[in-house]
Amino acid sequence: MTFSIESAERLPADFYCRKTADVARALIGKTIVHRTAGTITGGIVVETEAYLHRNDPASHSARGRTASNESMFLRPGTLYVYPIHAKYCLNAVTEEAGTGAAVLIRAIEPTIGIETMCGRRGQSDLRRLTTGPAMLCQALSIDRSDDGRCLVGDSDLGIFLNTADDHRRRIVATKRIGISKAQHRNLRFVDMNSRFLSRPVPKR
DNA sequence: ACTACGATTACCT
DNA sequence: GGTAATCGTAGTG
Repeated sequence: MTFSIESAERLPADFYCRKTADVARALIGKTIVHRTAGTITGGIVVETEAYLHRNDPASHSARGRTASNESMFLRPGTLYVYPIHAKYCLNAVTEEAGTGAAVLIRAIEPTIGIETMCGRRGQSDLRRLTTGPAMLCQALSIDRSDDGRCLVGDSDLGIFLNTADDHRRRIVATKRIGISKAQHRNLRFVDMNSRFLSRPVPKR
């Protein structure tokens, strides 16, 4: 698959300046890419979760601004990368600067630079390449050193419109994965027809 | 300084 | 299905 960061249509800052759940839903079907040393890797977003600023004890911002969640409070379109269990997960900041809300990208369908991503992951099975928030960070070579980068203006990193099939996707909201607080809320969004989800859609 | 824990993953039965 | 590995945070003393 060929992809050009320079000619693709990048999601603008306004895309992220909305209610976080709306951004999370709208990100399904978009393409996230990262270029390192001239090599592009990326894929189609198929699973996201919204983390809010108020009344959301599951959110990192719930107890206020600290040194480690600082970038979650920066401008919408900022990349927020946090460490968890000796791995990393990535978010796109939403709403407005100072709010402290973001969308976690939990799974992508690998489409760009698949061989490179397989090498980084030590994994040739596409179903186990980018089907989890820490897996996709490793595949895209994103870690804490990338925290605070700008998805809107960075020449090597961004999220882009998919030309063709956005409108054909069936998007479902389910409960978020792996949290111990606020478990009842339907703030996880998945492309229900994707084979690349971190976990299947619950039965009902 | 010490402890508990987590928006996870890989590997096991 | 279950659970151990792993390490940066945050809370406590």
